[in-house]
Amino acid sequence: MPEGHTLHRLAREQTARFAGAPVAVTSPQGRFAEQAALVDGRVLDVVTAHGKHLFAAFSDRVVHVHLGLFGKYAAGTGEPPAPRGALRMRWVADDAWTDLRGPTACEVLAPSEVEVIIARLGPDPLARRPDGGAAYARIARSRAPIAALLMDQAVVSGIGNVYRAELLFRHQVPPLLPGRDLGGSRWTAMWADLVTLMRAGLRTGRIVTTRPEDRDRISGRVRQLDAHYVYRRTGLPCRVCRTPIAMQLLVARKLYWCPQCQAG
DNA sequence: GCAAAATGTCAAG
DNA sequence: TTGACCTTTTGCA
Repeated sequence: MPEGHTLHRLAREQTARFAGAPVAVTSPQGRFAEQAALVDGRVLDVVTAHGKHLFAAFSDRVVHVHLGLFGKYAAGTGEPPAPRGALRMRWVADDAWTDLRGPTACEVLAPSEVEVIIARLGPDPLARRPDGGAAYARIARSRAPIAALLMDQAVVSGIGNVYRAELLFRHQVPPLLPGRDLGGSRWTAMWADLVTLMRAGLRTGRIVTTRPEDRDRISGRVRQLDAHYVYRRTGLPCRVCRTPIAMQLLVARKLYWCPQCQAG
């Protein structure tokens, strides 16, 4: 489930489990083997996330990972299981292991190369001091639909298809509205809301965007089906106005919205 | 046993 | 704008 909150959680977990001690880094699949040797056995300093990118610092070499659509980590304590399938990268420490499969990017970089990647990313709502100003500067001068701009990692980093659709619904924004027509006060409210939503996602590991009054509750726990307003709810009645939720492709990604609540 | 789908990005044309 | 790519899981025959 790789939207930004997932990566920040992984950074935190991996730091807690591995930082401060040597890590055996291997590539059972072989595709990362040569580069793995560059950091194998080194002490891990810290793992950080920026948007959907993960950076593991081993002194002056940094393992950069981007999960893409399919990438996944598995982790555990004690002895690692026998490698199976396409296992790109494995870390093993005294009492912890983690396996990476299917990432879009898994490479060893110099710190200067990391700077280049971060420099082309927009502000991250999960940064310690989030600031959406730079994002709005780009939005305000773009004719592109706001739904496309929100997914552009150079505008905001960390938003994926779920947060995109849900944020637009919560602010009753028509997805095809050109960025330049959004307005600064609307953006300010959206950014603040996004920070709140993603911090909750970071805490819980789940994306829950529905307000309590718009969903049913079962013993306090939010049912998966109740967690979203529009994402993957094509044809189902809107939780607010009962109009069927609509879906269309935009820049090759599925975009969900309520034609009534987000009319315009 | 195979096709389709999944919360993403990049480069070619 | 389109297609390529990364891998696993799910659903249908």
